[in-house]
This record gives sequence, C-alpha cells and structure tokens, in this order.
Amino acid sequence: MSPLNRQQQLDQIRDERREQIKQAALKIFARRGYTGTKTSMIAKEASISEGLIYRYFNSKEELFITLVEELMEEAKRELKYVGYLPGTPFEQIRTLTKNMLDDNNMYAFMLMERARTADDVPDKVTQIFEEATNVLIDPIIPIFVKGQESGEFSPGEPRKMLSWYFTIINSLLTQEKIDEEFGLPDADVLIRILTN
Amino acid sequence: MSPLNRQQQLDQIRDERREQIKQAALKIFARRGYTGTKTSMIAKEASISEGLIYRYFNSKEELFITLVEELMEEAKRELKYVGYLPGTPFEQIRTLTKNMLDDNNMYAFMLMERARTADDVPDKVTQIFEEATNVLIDPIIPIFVKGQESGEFSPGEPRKMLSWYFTIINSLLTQEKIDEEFGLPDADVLIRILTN
Amino acid sequence: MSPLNRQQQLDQIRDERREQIKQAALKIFARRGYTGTKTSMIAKEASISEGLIYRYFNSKEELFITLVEELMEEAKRELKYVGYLPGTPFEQIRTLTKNMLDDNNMYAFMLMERARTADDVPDKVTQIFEEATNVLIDPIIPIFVKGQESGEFSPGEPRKMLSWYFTIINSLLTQEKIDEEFGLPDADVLIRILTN
Amino acid sequence: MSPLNRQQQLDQIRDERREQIKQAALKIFARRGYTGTKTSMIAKEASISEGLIYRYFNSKEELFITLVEELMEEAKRELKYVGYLPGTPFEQIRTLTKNMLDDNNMYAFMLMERARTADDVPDKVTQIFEEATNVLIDPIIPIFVKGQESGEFSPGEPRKMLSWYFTIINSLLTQEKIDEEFGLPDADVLIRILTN
DNA sequence: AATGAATGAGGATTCATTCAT
DNA sequence: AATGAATGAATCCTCATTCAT
Repeated sequence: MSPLNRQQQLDQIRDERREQIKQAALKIFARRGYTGTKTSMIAKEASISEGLIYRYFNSKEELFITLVEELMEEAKRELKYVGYLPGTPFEQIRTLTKNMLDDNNMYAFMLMERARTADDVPDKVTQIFEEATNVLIDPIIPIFVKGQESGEFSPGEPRKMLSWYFTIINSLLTQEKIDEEFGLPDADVLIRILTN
Repeated sequence: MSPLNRQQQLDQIRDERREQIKQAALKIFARRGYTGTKTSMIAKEASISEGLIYRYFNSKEELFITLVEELMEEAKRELKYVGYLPGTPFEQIRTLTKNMLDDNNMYAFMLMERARTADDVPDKVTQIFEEATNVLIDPIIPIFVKGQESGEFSPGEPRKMLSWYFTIINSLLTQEKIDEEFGLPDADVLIRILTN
Repeated sequence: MSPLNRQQQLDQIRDERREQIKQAALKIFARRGYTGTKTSMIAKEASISEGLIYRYFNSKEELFITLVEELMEEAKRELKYVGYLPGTPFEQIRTLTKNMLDDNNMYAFMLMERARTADDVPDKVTQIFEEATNVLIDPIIPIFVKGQESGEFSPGEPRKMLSWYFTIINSLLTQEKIDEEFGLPDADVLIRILTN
Repeated sequence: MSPLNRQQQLDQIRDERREQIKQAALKIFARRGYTGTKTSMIAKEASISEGLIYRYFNSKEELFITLVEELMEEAKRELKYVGYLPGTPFEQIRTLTKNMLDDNNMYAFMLMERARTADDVPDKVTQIFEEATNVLIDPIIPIFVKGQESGEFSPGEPRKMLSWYFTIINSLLTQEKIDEEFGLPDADVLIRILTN
C-alpha cells in the first residue's frame, strides 16, 4: 500500500471514529441532558473505550459544544432554503414542519432543545443560543408575511407568531417518550396554530 | 408551655421545613433536571445546610419522587374539576390551559414534564408516568367530545387530539428560557390546535 | 456553648485542617516532586480523606502554588533580618547558612528547590521564581560587601558569588537521601566557598 | 545484498534507534524526573512514534533503569582514570570537577542526581544507588589523601569531605534552571570546599 | 433541630502499554 | 521496523451522604 493510501486510510479512520462518537453522544445527550450523560455511556453507545473519546475531543464539554455548533449551522442552512421550496407559503412551512418532525432529525432537535432549555449546560452553549434565536426565525418571516397577505395565515405580529410556533415544535421534539399510541402531533394539526 | 404545645410547635417547624425544602427542590429540579441538580443547590435555595435535607428526606431520589408524586396527585385533583367550571367545553378547556400556563404552576409543570421526558430520572418516576398518562387525559375526554358535538372543536379521535394537545402544553412548560420578548404562547392561540 | 464560641471552634478546625494538609503536602511534594505526588498520598500523610483536600484547596495545583508562595514569603522575611544578627558579616552569613540547613526548614527548602528546578511544575510557579531570584539575594549583598571590605570574604563580583553560594545550599537541600553516614555538609565547610 | 549484510544493516538500525531513544529519554528524565516524564515526550524528543519505544524497551521503568545503570557504569569507569590524569592531586580533582560540570555530561549527572534523590523512582534504582555510593568515592580517596599530605587539601576525614564535595556537585547538576546570568559555579570556586 | 466538616463511591481525564496495519 | 489508533488502569476531582457537635 502506498504511503499516500496509508495516510488516507488513517484519515478515514479518524473521520469515521469522530463521527461515530458524535452520533453516540448526540443520542445520549439528547435523552439524558448534559449532566445526566456520563462519558462511559457515550463510550458504550459508540462501542469504544472511554479513553478514546479524548483523542477526538478534549473534554465532554467540548464534545457537547461541538455538537451544538454543528447542528446549529445545519439548521441555519436548512432554514435558508425554505423560501425556495415549491408551493405556497403555507405549503412551504408545512414542509419545513414535517422535516423538523422527521425521525432522522429528531435527536438533533432534541439535543438543541435541551441545550437551549436546560440550565446545566456549558456557558458557551447558552451564549450560542442567545445569539442565534433570531437567526433561525428571520429567514422565515417574509414567507409568513406573504402567507398572511394571501390569507393563508391568520393575522398577528409575525415574529411573535413564529416564535411561538417554533417554540412549540422544538419543545415537542425534546420528548423522547412520546405517547406510544399516538406519537407526535401531525404537521397538519400544528400548523393550525398559524392559520386559525 | 405545655408539652403538647411544645410538640405541636416542633411539628409545625418540621412541616414548614419540609415544605421549604420541597419548594426549593421543585425550583431547581425544574430548571436543571434530576442529575443536573446538586443537593448543595437545593440547600442554598432553601437557605439551610446541606445536611438538613437528610432529616426530612432519605435521599435526593426520595425527594424527587416525593415531589413528582405529590404534584401528580394535585394535577389529578385539578383535572377532575374541569367539568365543573363555568362555560362551554371550549371555555372550560381554555381555562384549564390558562391555569396550566400560569406562573404559579409553572415550576410544577416543568418538573413534571422533565420527569416525564428525561431518561436520567429514578426508575420509579418513569413508572409513575407510564401508569398515569391516561389518568390525566381521561377526565377531559367527555368534555372534549361534548365540544366536538357542539361544533366548538374540530373532529378527530378525541384521545389522540387531547394527547397531542397536552403534550404540546407540557412540553412548552419545560422551557425555562422562553423567548424573552414574547413569552409563552397564549391559551387562545394554543387552543386553535383543537378548533381548526 | 455560645454561637460565638461555636463559630470560633469551626474556624479553628478549618485553620488546623488547612495547616495539616499543607504540612503533609509539603513533605510529599518535597520528596516526590509535583507530578510524582498523588493526592492520595497527601491525604494519607495528613490522615484525612482525599475529598477533604478539596474543601480547602481547589486543586492539587493550587495547593502546590500556595505552598510555594507562602514559603517564599517566609524566606523573604527571614532574609531581611540577616543584617540584624549579631556578629561580623561572616558570622551573620554563617548563622543564615546554619538556619537554612536546619532540619526544621528542610522540607521547605527542598520543596522550594524542587519547585525552582523541575520542569514539571505549574507555570505560575516558574514565574514566581523568575521574578524572585534577586529578591532573595539583594538583601544579603551589602552584608557580603562589608565582609569583603573587612577581608573576611574573598574578592569577586558579590551578586555572582552569592548566587553561586545559595545555588549550592539550595541544591543541597533538595536531597532527601543525604549520605546517611555524614549528613549534609557543615556550614563551616560551605562558607569556605566565600572565603577562599 | 547478501542476507548477512541485510542482517547487519538491521542490527545497525536497531542500535541507532535504541541509542536515539536513550538520548531523548536522558534529556527528558533529567529535566522532568521519572514521574514527570511521559513516554509521549520521549517519543517526540526522539522523533519517533510512541509505540516504537516498546520494541526497544519493555517499559518506561526498564528504560529508566537501563539509563541509570549505564550511566553509573560509565561514571565508575571515568573515576578510575582520575589517578592517571596529569598534575597534582589538586589538579586531578579540579579536572574531574570540570568534567562533571561540562555541558556534555550534564544531562547524565542531572539524571543520576535526580534518580538518587527523588522518591518517585523505581525501587531498583534506589537499590542501585544504595549499593553504589561508595563505589564512586572510593577510587578518589587515595588521591585526596595524597593532596592532604602535600598540604593542597585541608585536613578532615577524607570520606566525609569527599562525600560532601560530590554531594554538592551532584546536587548542583540537578538544576536545569541555573541562574541565567552567572551559570554554574566555577570548578575553581567549588574546590575551595576541599582546600580551606 | 441544625450545622458544616468529613467521607468515599463514582465520574472525567490522563497516560503507559498493546495491537492492527 | 514503524506507526498511531485503541485500551484500561490509575489519577484528579465532585458530590450525595454521614457524623460529631
């Protein structure tokens, strides 16, 4: 095997391992919160030794912050594209809502919500959310306004209505233990909050 | 002072202290979750020494479970009275919703919600909620059905709609850090979920 | 017991405990260096639990730094008084030398010397010594010069000669395992370095 | 290339690598002590991977012991030749002193001294020094006695005077951080200890 | 009843050592 | 022979709980 390949191979291992740790951490942090998550749990979930975590992250805190930052970036990216989705404003926001409720994103939103909500997280995380609240809502405002103008959405201060709407969705996602019988509410029901 | 009075006085001190500890614990558990709460924080909030907690509760776990049980009992009691509130079913449920969102009850609901959703709580608490879910919704179902019949509420499986509705309200209450600008959503907006 | 007495009693316990920990730490740090000293060793030497150390010092590092700082202060204080000792400059410096070699001060000098010498100490300690080197020698210089003038001491740049002299004494003190047969060199022999 | 040459080549690589590791280890152990030295530091100083150390030494402990033993052997060898150096006993011992203080030998003496004085070294090392103390001094005694007889050295129990003298020199060598301005004391000043 | 000093089990983190490549 | 990823025992530190006063 050529030296180049060898290096590539190691890089790949590192990338995979890092990803593996982040996935495991995401799952546990989302369910048990920052303090409730023990590094041993993350190691077990990732099927690695506890020590290995520290070759990839300097501390539990750094791991947590990294997760929050990356998820936040991704969220921002996604929200920018809502305006380019097909359909009316109502349909665009319904699609966004559906995506948020999707199983694949669930842990991410749960973690974000816990991170935003809980008082036992690193200060830096608190900061990130203080700075970012509007960043998430701003790109949706023009869409919502267009929907109000066309009568699809009910009147009301747009920023306020959207803040409430996303607060509800986010907080829903925090819950791992959703009612087993009925699961999470439909996007169709949730969007009623905006339509009256 | 007679021995009896003396005894009564001591009992009263004990009751007051116990209540004081519970109030402090409620506040901190609600904000920081079970693991995130240190007994030292509770002691500080209650302005007592750390050791004193253990004259009133055998352990942090027992204190937490006691809180959850008592709050649960209270919730059950309140729900039974919804049917006797004045007004139409819609108005009754709106009043209930308002009460739940009220500042005075907030910590209680926050704690309950955290207790219900988090994975880092004592097993016993998990059990309590597994057994109790329906207990909370059942007494409201007939009211909701009446509202559907009178056209105040939109159609749909009652247990499902109410489960979603309360899931939303509960999950909202988890959030200590509500948007500072807008606060929690109005009961009037939330109830749209049931009315369409 | 009056509340005041109670408070005094607690203060005394705290003072004693703190002193006890410092004494134990001094002994172990002096012999095993910073890294070689485990908190468990300090606890054992002080006959307390490992955890208790942390009610008195925030970290092993803080404990070490505290020791160094306090010993340094004491050293400075003592050196100021050398000029007021009875006798000629030669006799004054011989007395100082004897004091330094005294068993009671030994651990203190050993620790200081290790702290000054080793590369595995907290940065702050390195700084302290960088700033302090001259502070220790300066008050002795005039005494030495007087001795040179009177012919008691051999000629040579005073700061240089004294720097060498104290380097030797300090470094001697680092050694716990002194030759069992002969012990540390006499002050009378050491002072030859200055007299020729 | 013949198999033999191939083998020789490999042997040579092995020897070089082993030497390289020992040199690096010497430098770090000398400065940071046994416990304060991490294998990763040695690897970095030797510009090799951490794992490679273990193809040449079974453990950090073995590496340390090996160093001490080899340096000790070398020291013994050198001391034997002091009597054959040119000049009077005084001049012979001054030359020895100069050699000891020489930069090239410095790390070796530093390590030896740390190994001798510190309490955090493997037991075997402690033993080596317990057995060897006299070995170092013995060959110098007749030289010193000759010097006393000729009046070059001051009177006094020879073993005692030499023990003190070498204790001083050794302990000086422990110090990596010598006063930057003046460096280590001259051999000419040190030897005053023996001359009065 | 109340305090706060003390304990020790458990959690985060480090580092000597092993192992697959 | 050499690398560096991986392990886990040992270390520093925290915190629920106990105990002397």
